[in-house]
Amino acid sequence: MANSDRDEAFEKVERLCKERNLRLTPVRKRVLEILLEAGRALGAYEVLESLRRDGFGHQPPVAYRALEFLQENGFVHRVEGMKGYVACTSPSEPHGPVLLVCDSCNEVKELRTPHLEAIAGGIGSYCSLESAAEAGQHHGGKQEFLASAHAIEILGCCKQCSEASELSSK
Amino acid sequence: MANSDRDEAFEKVERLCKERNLRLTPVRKRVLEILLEAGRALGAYEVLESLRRDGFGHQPPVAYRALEFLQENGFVHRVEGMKGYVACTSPSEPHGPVLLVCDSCNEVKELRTPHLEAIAGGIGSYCSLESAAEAGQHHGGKQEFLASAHAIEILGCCKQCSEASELSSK
DNA sequence: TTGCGTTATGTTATCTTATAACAAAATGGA
DNA sequence: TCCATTTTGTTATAAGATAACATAACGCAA
Repeated sequence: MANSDRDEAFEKVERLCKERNLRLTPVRKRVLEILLEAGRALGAYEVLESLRRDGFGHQPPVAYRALEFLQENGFVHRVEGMKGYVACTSPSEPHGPVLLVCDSCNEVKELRTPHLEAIAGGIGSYCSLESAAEAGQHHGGKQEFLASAHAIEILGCCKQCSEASELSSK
Repeated sequence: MANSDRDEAFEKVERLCKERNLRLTPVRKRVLEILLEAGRALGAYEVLESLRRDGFGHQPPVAYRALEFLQENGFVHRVEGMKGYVACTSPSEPHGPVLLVCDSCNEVKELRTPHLEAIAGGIGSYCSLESAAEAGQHHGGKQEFLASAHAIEILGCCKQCSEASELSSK
C-alpha cells in the first residue's frame, strides 16, 4: 500500500468519524495508524506491542477494544483465517469484507470493485427473505435466511509470489 | 438435520474414504459422528469432552488432529466466526464452504445449491490468473490472484428465529 | 462552571483455543 | 517377521480473547 493511499484512508476515517459523531480517540486513531503502516494483517498482540511502545495501556483489552470499535465501523476487518486484523483500504460504510489472502506471503488485499461487490451482494440477497422462497426451491423450499453480514476470504497466491515461484522453478 | 440425512452423510464419508484410501480410524469416525449428532457447530473442546466420555484420549491434540483430517478431506468445515466445527451435510470433494450462521440460535447451515456454487465459483475464478487480467482492469490492471480455496460465512437470522421474534413482537 | 450520567481507558486475573514435542502403539507392505 | 510410516496419547505451553472492576475523560444540562 502506497504512502498516499495510507494517508488518504486515514483522512477518510477521520472525516467519517466527524460526520457520524464517532469518537476517534487517541488509542483508536493510533491502532488504525499501526494497521495502515503495517500494510498487512496484524495479530491483536502485535498491535498491543506497538501501543505499548507508544505509551498506551499495554493490557490486551486496550487493543481488543480499539479493534472492536474500528471493526464495527468498517475501518478495519478481521482476517479469520489468520486470526488477525487489517485496515480497510476503502473505508466508507460498515461492510463485510471480501479478502484475498496470500498463502505464501500472508499479504491481505481487500477486493472492492463494483463487479465483486455485486457478487458478494448476490450471495447476501440470495439469502435474504425476499429471494429465499425462490432460491429455496433449489432444494426443497426450506432455505430461508435473512442475511445481515458476511465474511468472505479467498485463499491463494498473490501476483508477486506467483512470479517469484515461477522464477525459482526455472 | 434429520436422522436419515445424518446416516446418509456418514455412509457417504465411509464410502469416500474407502475409494480414496483414507484411513477413517475410530477416533476420526467418532468425531464425525459427534458433529453429525450435534447438528450444529461444536468447539474443539466440546468434541474432546465427548471423546473422553467414549474412552478415547482426552488431550486437545486428539480432537484437533481428527478435526484436521476431516476438514482436509471436506467432511467437516470450520466455522471461523464461532471458532467451531460443523459436519458437512453433503460430503464429496474437499471444498470451501458457504455457511449460513444464525446470530440468535447459532445454527449453521451449509449452502450447496448449483446456483450458489456457481456464485462461489465465480468469486474464485474472478480471482484466478486467467480472468485476473480482465478483472484487474476495474481498478488499474494490478489485481491478480490465483485462488485455491475460500471460506464464506453469511451471518443473519434463520427462518425459525425470524418467526419466533415476529411472534413475540406481536 | 459545576455536576452528573455516559463513555472510554487501564489493570488484574482468568478463560478459551490451539500447538509443539516426544513416546508408544497400530498399520501395511516388503 | 521386520521395518518404515502413520496414528494415537500425553505433557507442557503458547497464543488469543474476555470478564470484572476501578479510574479517568467527555459532553451536556442546569
